[in-house]
Amino acid sequence: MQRPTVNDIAKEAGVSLATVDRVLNARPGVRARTVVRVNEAIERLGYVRDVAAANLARRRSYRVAFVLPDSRTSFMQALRGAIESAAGLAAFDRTAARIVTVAAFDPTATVRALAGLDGVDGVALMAPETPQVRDAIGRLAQAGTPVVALVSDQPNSARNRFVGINNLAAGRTAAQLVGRFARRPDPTVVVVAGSMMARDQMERRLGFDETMLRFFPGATILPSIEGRDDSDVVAQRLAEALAAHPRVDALYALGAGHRGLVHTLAALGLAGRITVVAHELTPAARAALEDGTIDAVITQDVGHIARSTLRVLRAAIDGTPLDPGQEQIRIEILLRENLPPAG
Amino acid sequence: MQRPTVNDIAKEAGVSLATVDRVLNARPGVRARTVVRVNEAIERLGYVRDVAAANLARRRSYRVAFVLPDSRTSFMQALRGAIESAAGLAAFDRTAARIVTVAAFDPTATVRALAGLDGVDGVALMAPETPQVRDAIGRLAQAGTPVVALVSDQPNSARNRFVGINNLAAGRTAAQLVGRFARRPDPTVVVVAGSMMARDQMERRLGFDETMLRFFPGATILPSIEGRDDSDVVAQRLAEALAAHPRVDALYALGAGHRGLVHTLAALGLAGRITVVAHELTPAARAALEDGTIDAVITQDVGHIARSTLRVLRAAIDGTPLDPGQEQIRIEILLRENLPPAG
DNA sequence: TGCGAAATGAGGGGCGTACCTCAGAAAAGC
DNA sequence: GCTTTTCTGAGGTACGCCCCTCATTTCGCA
Repeated sequence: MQRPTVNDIAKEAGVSLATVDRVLNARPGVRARTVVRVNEAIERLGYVRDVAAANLARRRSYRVAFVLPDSRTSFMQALRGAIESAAGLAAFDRTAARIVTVAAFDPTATVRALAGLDGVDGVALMAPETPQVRDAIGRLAQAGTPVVALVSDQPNSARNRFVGINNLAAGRTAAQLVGRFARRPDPTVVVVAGSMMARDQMERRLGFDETMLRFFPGATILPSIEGRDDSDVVAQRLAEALAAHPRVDALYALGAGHRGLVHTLAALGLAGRITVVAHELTPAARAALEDGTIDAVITQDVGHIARSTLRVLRAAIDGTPLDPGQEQIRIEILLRENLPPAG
Repeated sequence: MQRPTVNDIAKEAGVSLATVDRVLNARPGVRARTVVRVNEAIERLGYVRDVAAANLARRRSYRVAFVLPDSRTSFMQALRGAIESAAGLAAFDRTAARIVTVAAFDPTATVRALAGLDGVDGVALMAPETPQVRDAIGRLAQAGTPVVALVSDQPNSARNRFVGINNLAAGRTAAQLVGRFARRPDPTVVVVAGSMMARDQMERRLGFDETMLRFFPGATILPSIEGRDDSDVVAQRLAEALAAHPRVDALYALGAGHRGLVHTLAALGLAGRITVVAHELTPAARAALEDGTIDAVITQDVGHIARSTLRVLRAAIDGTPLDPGQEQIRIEILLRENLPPAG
């Protein structure tokens, strides 16, 4: 009992192959009555189109472009690496991915990059949300090119989908961890902000404040530090803040610059004595988690993001269904104990 | 600039199509020198075999069997559901999965089921570890049928791979959460054991004890409760234990029976007053997490397990490479704040 | 040097689908 | 009734690869 093919449908429906083909591919020139008969036959036989064969015949290939900021944080490096690796394996499925790098925080450059994409069937974009970018996404969508927003969402745009975590929820999770892990019931907390993707960090901050206020109303949250996602800046400003407030119990790092943070804590002899929750599993964060400087890391799996993006784009390109559970990017909480193996 | 095909390789290497084919499919009858030339051409052109076309021509389909215990815990139901759903989507990739149910804890029945599989290209097995089962796996492997162990490992067997989490690490993670979330520094802890898969629960217990001893040496761990993975049993024995030890601070549930646990805590007015860490995101656990009865859930994504198993088996069947990162099942920590959307 | 064996070339048929053309049949309009 | 339009059938070619057969060439070795 092999799976049925177009030929079986033709026989079952009592029509010719050509007609079945017309119905399957929604080509004109078939009476409504006949369409129904064919569809009934398809139903009866449980026919599922062989996508592989179809794509072969269509000689379709998927050309996908990733438009990413030229930021050099560990997270971005990891993301780029994950995309390259996922693209390497996707080559087996006739998918070719290209990475286009754009000056961070430069909407004009981003728009130019988006407009300059030629011969591309789908686009993944990580960029701050601005009106110009939103319009550029609209133009791509208009032209039938699906667009997914990566890591930082582009709401109110014509993007097909967002691949990334809910940063509001991530911030809430961080708050719960900070509040519960802190040694004192009414902790004093320092927030180290970054800047990179304005939107996601803002959302994390919002969620953090909300949950702190609700569950740990006795906590004191000091004015946040602008670390600019730069380890040196983080190191210096954090040192200043800790000098000014000797009784800090916890640290929440919602941006990049883990190396600077770790460095300052070690220098002040505070490693392991202050509760630290940070975002993204960078090499520095992993090491700090292992030696106890950082207590918990909240992260999104860049490998998952890369693979999910490719799947989502492919599905959008040829209208295949998706498994929603598979595309849900998790807000992962990592302690020293559940750290996945390196590499 | 299309991607190169076998014809391009033939031209580039200065050999015929037949020879390229022999090399690609490792068929005999090609001089070593020629093999090298062909491989160089492949390298030079960056050829990647079109797996879809290859499988089409081979008219290969993947018939996979899942051998599962007939246990009716929520976790098993979720796992079955995930497998069915993954199998539904895998139909597009000419993969047909079948679920074979076997009496739990019956090695003979398991062995019989494994031996009775006909016309199957790969097997996924979830069963307690026994010598008979190990031998049955060996026979399958001997016959060239890849086997993966699901959820509970079968070490020292000829299984191709284990798809599931490191339960030792999961137990350690639970200990860290219990120790840190408990309201008292030297908490009294009750462990609710199950029984289902002897091996994984034992490992969790080991990891839990190890980490409690190391990081929270002041903690008191009471004799564990044998819940038999049954809500009614859990409910009753837990009530007895809590009556006997009124000063319990934390609960670690490493098996099934969440409904019973929640019920007893509610009945005693202890919901939200005792720190509770449990395994697996069942509907009861989700609800308890949301209303604060359970503080943290440690879980493994059944959808991921199902999909990963199918990918691993397919890769084993036709020798395709795998993305190791993609097949790493995470030890997920879920709080109320980072609960993935239901469904 | 010649011989058998090994290596290679040439070609065909097929997998399940897409897409094209052209002739003929059925339906619609007058 | 007729013509005109709309449907339908038949058949071919192609996609990239697998697998088979049957010559023909090249090689290793006595």
